[in-house]
Parts: sequence; C-alpha cells; structure tokens
Amino acid sequence: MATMKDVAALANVGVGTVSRVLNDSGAVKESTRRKVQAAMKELNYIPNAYARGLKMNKTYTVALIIPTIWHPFFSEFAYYVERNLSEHKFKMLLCNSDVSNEKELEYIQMVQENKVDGIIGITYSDLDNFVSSHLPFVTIDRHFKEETVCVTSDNFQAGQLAVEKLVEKGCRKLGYIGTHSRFPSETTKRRAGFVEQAERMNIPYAIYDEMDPVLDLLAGIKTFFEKHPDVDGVFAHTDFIALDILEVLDAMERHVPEEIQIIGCDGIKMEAGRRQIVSTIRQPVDLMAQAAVKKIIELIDGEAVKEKITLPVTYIEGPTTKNNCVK
Amino acid sequence: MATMKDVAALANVGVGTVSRVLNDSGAVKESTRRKVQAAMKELNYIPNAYARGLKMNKTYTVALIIPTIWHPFFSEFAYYVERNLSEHKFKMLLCNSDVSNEKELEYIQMVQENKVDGIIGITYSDLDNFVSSHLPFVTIDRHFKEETVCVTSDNFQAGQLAVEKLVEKGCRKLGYIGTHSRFPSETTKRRAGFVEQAERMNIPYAIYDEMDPVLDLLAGIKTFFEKHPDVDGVFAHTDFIALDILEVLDAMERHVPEEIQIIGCDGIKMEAGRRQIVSTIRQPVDLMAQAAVKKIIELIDGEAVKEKITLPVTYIEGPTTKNNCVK
DNA sequence: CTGTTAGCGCATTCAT
DNA sequence: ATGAATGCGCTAACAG
Repeated sequence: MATMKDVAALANVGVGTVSRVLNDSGAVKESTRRKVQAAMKELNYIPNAYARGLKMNKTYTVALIIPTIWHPFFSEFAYYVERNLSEHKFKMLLCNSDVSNEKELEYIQMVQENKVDGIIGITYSDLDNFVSSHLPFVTIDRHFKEETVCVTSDNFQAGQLAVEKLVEKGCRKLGYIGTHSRFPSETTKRRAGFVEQAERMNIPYAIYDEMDPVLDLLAGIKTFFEKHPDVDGVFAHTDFIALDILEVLDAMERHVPEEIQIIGCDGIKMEAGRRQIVSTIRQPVDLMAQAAVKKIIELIDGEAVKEKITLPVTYIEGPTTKNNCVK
Repeated sequence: MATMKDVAALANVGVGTVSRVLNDSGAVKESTRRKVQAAMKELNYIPNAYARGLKMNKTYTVALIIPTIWHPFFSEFAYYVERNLSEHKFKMLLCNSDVSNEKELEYIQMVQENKVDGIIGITYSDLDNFVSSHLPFVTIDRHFKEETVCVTSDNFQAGQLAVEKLVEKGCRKLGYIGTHSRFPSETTKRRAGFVEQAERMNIPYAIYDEMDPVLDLLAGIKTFFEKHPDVDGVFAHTDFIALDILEVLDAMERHVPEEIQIIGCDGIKMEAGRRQIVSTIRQPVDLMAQAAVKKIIELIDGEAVKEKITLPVTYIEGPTTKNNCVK
C-alpha cells in the first residue's frame, strides 16, 4: 500500500506538499499539483483514515445505536441516517442493543475506543451518565436531561389526530391499546393525546395499556374487546400492535374496518415504495433522520443549540379504516 | 482523554508495561499489573483504537454493503451479521448502495481508506475488479469468480420444493412469476429448480419472468393471469412479489388460497418473533449471516478455504396455501 | 510556494 | 520483568 511518502518521492516533492494537494489546503503551484496528482494515480494511492484520524482526533464516524435493525421502523430510520451521514462524508457504525442495558454499555465503551465523533441513539438506559459530556449525543424519542438534544415526532398530536379521524369516520366509542416501556419515552404522549382529544370531543373511550415486556398481548387484547364489545374504533400505540389487534379481531370474527376501525402509529413500510400495512399516524422518519444527522454534525462542529426538535405527524389512509367518508 | 503515557506515569512504570497488561501479552509481575490496572481505572483510561489500528494495520472492522437496509431480508441479514461480528469483537460499518454502481464504488473507496479488515457484500457491480485481491471479500448470492467466497442458500432446491408443495396441496397447473437482475445471481436458479421439478412431475406450468427494473409489475401479473386463467398454484420469486400477486388477484376477485395458492421465496419477517407474511420457501438468513461472518474472519486470519457455501431452504406454511392437506 | 520536522497513541523490539 | 526507543501515516507549524 502506497503511502504519502511514496507519492512524495515519486513526485519529487515533500510530504507536506502532498498533504496540501490532498486536502486542498495551503497554496500549491498548479504544475506541482499535477505532478503530485499524477504520482497519486500511478501509485494508486489511498489515504489512510486511521493515520489521519489519529492525527486530527476526528474520524468522521457516527455510531447509530438502536434496539434492533430488524424492524421496519428502525431500518427505515437507519437507512435515512446513513444516507444523510454519507452525504456529509460521514460513516456509520451500526449497533444493535437488543434493548439490553448491558449491550448498550458495551457499545458505549466500544464507540469511545473507536473515537466516533458522535452518537445517535434510540436507547433505554441512562446512557447519558456513561457518555462523557464531550461526546456529541442525539437521542430519539427520549429526553434524558435538559442538555440532551432530542429529536422526536409530535406524539401528543398523533393521539389527537387518531381520535379526530376515528370520530370523523363514524366511530362512537374508542379504544386505546398499547404497551409502554419501563423507561420514560416521548411515545407515552400518544396515549395522553388520545385521552385529551377524546375528552375534548366528549366521546367515550376505554384503555388497555400494559408495561413491557408483555407475556401474552393477544390474550390481553382479546379480553379488552370482550369487556368492551361496543368499542368501534381503536388507536393502537404502534402499527405492530395494530396488526396484533387485527389478528385477534379476525379470530373473534369481527370485521375490520366494517365493524371496527383501527388506526396504528408509526407508519412503517417494509421497504421504500411499498404501502403502509394499516391505517396509521405516520412519523416523518426521513425528516427525523435528517434532523438527527444535522444536529449531530452541528454538535460535532461545536455550533449546535441544545434543544428538542418535534416534527409533525400525518394521517395515512390504509386498509383498516373506512375511506368512504367526508374528508 | 488519558493516554497510555498518563497511565504509565501514574503507575510509575513504562508505557511498554501498560501495553503489556492491556493486551495481556508478555509477562508482568502481579503486583505491577494491579498498580497499572488501578491507574487505568483512576484515569478512566480508554484505549485509542485509531492509534492501535495504525500501528497494527488491523481495525477489527468489517463493512457490510447491501442495496438497502430498509428491506426485511437485508435488515434481518444485517442484524445477524452485526451480532455475529460483535461476538468476535468486530465492528460493522453499514453501507447502503441503493443498487447504484456508482455508490458501490464510492463505498469501496471509503472502506479502503478506512482500513476495514474485510467486506461482506450483496452487490451488483463487478466489484471484484475494484477490490484489491488483498481485501477479504465474502459475497452473498453472487458468484463472481472461482476465487471469491460466496454464501448462498439452495435456490434451485427452493424452486423444486415450491413445486412439490404446490402439487402436494392439489394444484393442477403452476405458474412462476418473478423478475431478475441484469447481473448474474444465484437466485435465478429458483426458476430453474421450478422448471426442473415441474417437468419431472409432469405438471403443466407457465412462466412470467421480467428483467429489472420493471415498469409496471402489477399490470404484467394481471396479464399473466388473464392469459393463464387455469393456473391454480404460483411460485413467486420473492415474498414481495407474492404480495403483489395477492394484490392483483384480490382486485380480480380470485380467492387465495381457495382458488389459487401462492408460495413466495425468502421467508421475510418484519421483525424477530413475527410470522411470515405469506407461505414461503425460507432462506436460513441467520445461518447465512453466521457463515458469512465465519468466512470473512477466516479470510482475515488468512486461514480460509475459498469456496461456495450453499445452505438448505425450508418450506414454511403461511396464509396463502391450504393447510388441510396430507403433510 | 515548498521541504523538513514534530508529534498523535500505541505495540514492539532491544537492552537491561 | 520492565523501561526506553522506534515508527505506523498523516497534518500542521515552521523555516526557508
């Protein structure tokens, strides 16, 4: 592997000059620049990012820590994060925590050893206590402390919007079905928004909300519908829970959307271009990723304002609601 | 950030000794070892992987190049690759090529600069011409040259198995519906296996196979069924195509699986623990990832046999076939 | 404009 | 068993 020294020797210049043409820093005479470039090409020179990183104390690498990439929401998010990072000449180290506190901490150690410039994390430990405050950190859906930069979608609005749509589509009694983590998360506001809007619209509702990990969610959902047979519109905390609800209702021979309508949350798609799997309140995943990358780079460059960024959600019609209503 | 020198100073030893206890190399007196460890803890010492990488010319990093992480097959694969790498103390750099030849080449340049120890790739360019033969490379579903290590599932068997199952379930005339890349891929054998088995079982069949990118696949599928109204069993080249077929048949008011049965291929699941979306021939994604990681590490350690690894596929019953038949 | 030099943090000789 | 010295490839500061 050719090094800068080899290039310098072949071009009959000093290594400083090679560095200058490589980085386009300092002034270099056009003729020497061409000489150097020719030498680089001839030797098939490839700069060594490790040497540069060691010297500069900057690696142009960001770690993305998520529970698991094997999930449409996270994989879409990761896709856009990588794409945005790539556009800024950054690389992405992917870390699957499996929602394990222990693995999260292992990754924190690892990324520090690997001198990542920053971390974008969807995590569930109190990582902020372990990340040196010098390490730029952007969190998603989770507001640790005031000083942490957090990107989230408007979860409260999501709950409100779901109620609005369900009522608009003729529902008379609503249900909220969800689970929540032991740790604080912005997503709990989905339920709050649901409740607030239902109260405001003066529409009756029932709630089934359990803490993760849930042993038998399907059984819980079934019990819920047996207890509340008059519920004809459901807001599910996630699209996956909406799928579970569909399964239960199918087994109970209750038809969706004719008898009961369901709106999920997240707006997951299995791949770009494919449609949502249920009617849903969609998080603007692409914009969230874009915002997260923008923020992390600002933090890295030391020019970021610490703030919480909340992006708006939208309703997307799918197969689990009636679409023959007044819009 | 504390360095080895700081630790050495605090522990009153030389940097060599610190390096020795850190890497458990060479002999160190127990008492000094403890002194050093105490100093490391006190200073909250974190080894610098960039310095080490520069020195050792090894980074414990592998790049995964895939078309897009936003796809259940690739995200499951990436999940298992990362997990297996992680168990071997390796890190994973994720690269989404978007099936763009240009981006693939950019990534190749990038990962070379970043001194990755190896590449696992699901790619569509002739990357082998651009990767220095010194860079360990494991490819999935794509056999470049004899010397390339390739991991794939038994695509031919997949086609055979699908025919077997469809016939077993009572189908009298089969259809194969798929698309294929402009580039050679192991997956084209799915069709070959389908044809071979149908011939052998002496069962009539029709084929619709177009080259990507397809402008209007749904229209093509519709035409196929109009032309072959007697087809009552279909093997789809992928699960996603199976979904498309479902959509078309739904619009044509032909019932699945009562009138027509469909078997997809890949066995995608949206997340761990969730079920397949259609009846399918499943690739052993976890084993493929495991094999790929094992191979790449062997290549890195210079002890790999160059070979093609073919893993068996299995049939998984889903909602698009009749399950009331003799097994 | 350009050549020379001093580290960046670490692993590894080579003496001791 | 351990301390000192060398260099991995690069950038930046300095001297010309």
